Amino acid sequence: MRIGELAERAGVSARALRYYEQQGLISARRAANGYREYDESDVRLVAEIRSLLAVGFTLEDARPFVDCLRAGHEAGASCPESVAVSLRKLAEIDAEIRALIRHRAEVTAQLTYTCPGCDLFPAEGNDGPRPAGTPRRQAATGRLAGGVTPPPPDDQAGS
Amino acid sequence: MRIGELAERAGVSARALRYYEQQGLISARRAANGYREYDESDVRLVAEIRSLLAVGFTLEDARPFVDCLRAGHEAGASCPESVAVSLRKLAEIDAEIRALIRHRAEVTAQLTYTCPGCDLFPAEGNDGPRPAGTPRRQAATGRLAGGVTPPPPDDQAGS
DNA sequence: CTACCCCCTGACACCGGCGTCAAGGTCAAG
DNA sequence: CTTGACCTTGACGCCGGTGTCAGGGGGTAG
Repeated sequence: MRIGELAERAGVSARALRYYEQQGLISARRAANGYREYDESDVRLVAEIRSLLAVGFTLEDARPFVDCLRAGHEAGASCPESVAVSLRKLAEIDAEIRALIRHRAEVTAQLTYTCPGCDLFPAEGNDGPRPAGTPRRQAATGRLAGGVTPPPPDDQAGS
Repeated sequence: MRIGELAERAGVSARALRYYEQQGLISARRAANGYREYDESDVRLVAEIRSLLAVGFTLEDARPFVDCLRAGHEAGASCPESVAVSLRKLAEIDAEIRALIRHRAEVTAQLTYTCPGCDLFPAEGNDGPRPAGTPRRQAATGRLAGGVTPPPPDDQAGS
């Protein structure tokens, strides 16, 4: 198939596909007229790239996953290089979450003085009604909301 | 004082100060030779900007805070525009945290298959020993780590 | 032959907060 | 007078993943 079809089937732009090729993530044989020609397996490769980008990986991070798939493995994440990248990304994500939690704490602390009663539960009362069907969770007493295995706060931001 | 001194006292570069001025956040009167001249209050303004940048605000976000200070208020966050921005940023931070938690969940789910036993507790075993004095929290059974008023997961990321 | 759709390469634009270099003026100390 | 630290404006670079435009070729349907 040509680039337009692959783009449509993978849900990306042709521009993105050319960029991935330029970055060495995918490759294409060329027809006599210079057009790129792809096969079914490329759909899978692009899907892998997109799903990784969706969770915050860069194209560079995605490289070992793609290589893994091209090496014949059924899952891009099954190679040791992929695992190493995943672990690194996990640490990065955790660090980011911790930083954001610190930021949040600083903002809420500020708001405690300037707008008492504003930050009882997250994101509310400042931009109209909820989008749609957001059931407004319990919020309980306003503290200790358990998460789905979130990283530990470990906050130490002294201001 | 001139730009070099303000830069040193505020802990920023002269380039940054010129940029803030270009963005209309701070202003300086000019000496006869064209040099920028600042006074003590500017140290405070720049400090406010820096502390806001440090929690993820953009310069645009910082504008009402600076205006508030320049209007004579003792705290940059005490004006209604500042409060509005803080609430918006809080919502943005919450959204980012939720997104990151979803990303984290996807990565750990992946690792569950490709590296069983790797993600029992966050950020460990992939880059040497802990930095220093990080006591490695309990981790308990591996779930439900309470946070310091973190936003609700509300995750709905179906893959 | 003309339309028209698809493809090609190359390259600038974007976003934010600066770093950094260029080319030159100012002023006090030696 | 010279040196050298400090200042000025202007402008490009960076990072990542594209969007988009420019300018031109390929192939098929009418």
